[in-house]
Amino acid sequence: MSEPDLSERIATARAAATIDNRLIARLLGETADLMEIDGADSFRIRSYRRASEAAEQTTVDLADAAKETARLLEIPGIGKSMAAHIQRIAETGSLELRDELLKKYGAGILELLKLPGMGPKTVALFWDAAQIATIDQLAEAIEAGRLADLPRMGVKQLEKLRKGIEDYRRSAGRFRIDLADEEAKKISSYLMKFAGFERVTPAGSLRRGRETAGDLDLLVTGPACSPEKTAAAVEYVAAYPGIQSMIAKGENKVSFNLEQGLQVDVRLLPMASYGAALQYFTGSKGHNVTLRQRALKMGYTLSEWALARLENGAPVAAATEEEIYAKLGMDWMPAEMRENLGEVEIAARHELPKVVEKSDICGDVHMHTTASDGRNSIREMAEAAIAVGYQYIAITDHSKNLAMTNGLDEKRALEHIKRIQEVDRELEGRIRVFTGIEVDILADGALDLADEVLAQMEIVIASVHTRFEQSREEMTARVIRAIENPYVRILGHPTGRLLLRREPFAIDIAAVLKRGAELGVAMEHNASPERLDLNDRDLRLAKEMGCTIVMSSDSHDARNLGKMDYGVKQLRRAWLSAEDVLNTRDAEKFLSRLRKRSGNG
DNA sequence: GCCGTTTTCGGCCCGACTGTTTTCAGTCG
Repeated sequence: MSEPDLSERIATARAAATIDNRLIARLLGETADLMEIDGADSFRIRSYRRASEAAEQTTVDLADAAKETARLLEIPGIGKSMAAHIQRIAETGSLELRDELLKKYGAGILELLKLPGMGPKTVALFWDAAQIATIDQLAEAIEAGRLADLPRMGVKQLEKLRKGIEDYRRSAGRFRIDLADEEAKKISSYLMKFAGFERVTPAGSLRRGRETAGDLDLLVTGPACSPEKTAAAVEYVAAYPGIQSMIAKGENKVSFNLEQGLQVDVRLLPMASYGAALQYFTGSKGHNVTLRQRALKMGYTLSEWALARLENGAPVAAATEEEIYAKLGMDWMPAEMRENLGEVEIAARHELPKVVEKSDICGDVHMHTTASDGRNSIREMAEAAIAVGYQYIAITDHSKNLAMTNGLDEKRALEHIKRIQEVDRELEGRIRVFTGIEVDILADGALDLADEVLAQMEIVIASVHTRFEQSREEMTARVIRAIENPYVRILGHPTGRLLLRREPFAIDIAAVLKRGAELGVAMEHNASPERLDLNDRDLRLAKEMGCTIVMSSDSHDARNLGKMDYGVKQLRRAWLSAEDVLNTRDAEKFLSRLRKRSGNG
């Protein structure tokens, strides 16, 4: 191929990959944060925030719509000024107001907002009093005792911030898996535009379905990856538009950092050793060590290039993972199981469990509608569920304690179940729609709706929503009291991780599980694992305790129904089969299993 | 800064919880 041809293709691919709705949403959202710190008019701030949410949720491609102002104005929350801002972002990739404020306060100020208990008012207070603009400066000021005289800064408050910084620093350096996943998809789609690439596969923690990833490994193969012929391919990879800084550019590996600091390693591999490389870079480390020991005992040596004979180095398997595992006398196993938890021995005995697949899940019993804070009607949620192949759903809007979500009081809850029943009748034969509610657990463990109302619901989910500073023991007691209510069928957000996020306050999940509650594994509405309630360790514990595991989505938007990939990966990491998950059963079996509990009182 | 079959001006989801403030401000969902 000729040189101009290549640079032309690179230019086209770059343009397609630059401005997307997420970037626009992020810039508008950050502007709102900065305006809050700056003390701007709260209603003006809210409109930036609304515009940011609109950008996140709309199906319209904003960069494209920016060519016609009228198309932007059709989106609710976007007026004349916001339309102009979006057009500027589409043209220049930045927003003046945000740039100005960042210049005034420094880029580190936004990070301060990520600390628990730090809102815009407190950030502004610290800035005014001590010019604190970064987490490091805050940590230093706390240690030096320079903040103790400030209003509202007592011993407890400062200790909380100190602890928050500690936790934040501990988690830094790893990235949430959905972020890594999203970047992997963007880079893959860029790479697949290159004629000499045939396959791009993410390896490492992303492929194993962990909650976080330290870096991103992408394995690429195709004719352009043949040894000593990779020059053009390497140039193409190095021209990826998201690259913030280049770390290394060799003959078959390109390493770089993305804007958020995530390191990406793209490896170009000949097709002949693709399987060996995939196996090697998927890991985990422990799994690979065990596997190599096994290979040695059998007279082989295993590397990222091939499984080869020890005596003469002749390769016996390299192109696919399946043949490598087969030569080692084992069954192939899903990447999620490769954590060195005995899977090598079990695979050698051909006794691996058949882990659950996403397609086994046939119902979803946690979702919201416009009655509270969802974006779609009951009917729309049901239609969307039919479209993804579900046999049943439950409509579980919020209860009154969550005023901000327009939560239902007793009267509205009862009216709502009538409407759910109507939709259930309308769609008879196509899907079952259960009545339900997600009740809030109050600080003392009581529920915020009366038992007479709960008694009329098919699915009652009890969830902790309100913020609290209760100790681990208090939290655990609170949840246990709630699930002792005979009408509660499912414990929503069982570990409270979505609210607490901080280990010291986490509930004693083992103690809760011991009470035998039916546990819902709730995925957040935006299909993000940030609020994934149970990880593989919790799930193993749940199974040991004999709990019933329910997979649900907590969808607030019909478009998110069926997006359970991260949750299913956790189930697979816990070696759970379809039998271990309740909503792989049909509607009747599902409901009767949950009913048993209330029957026992 | 957005929005409007009651308004082109005057509204804009609101309640629980915590810590420190003797009466409430800030954060969170």
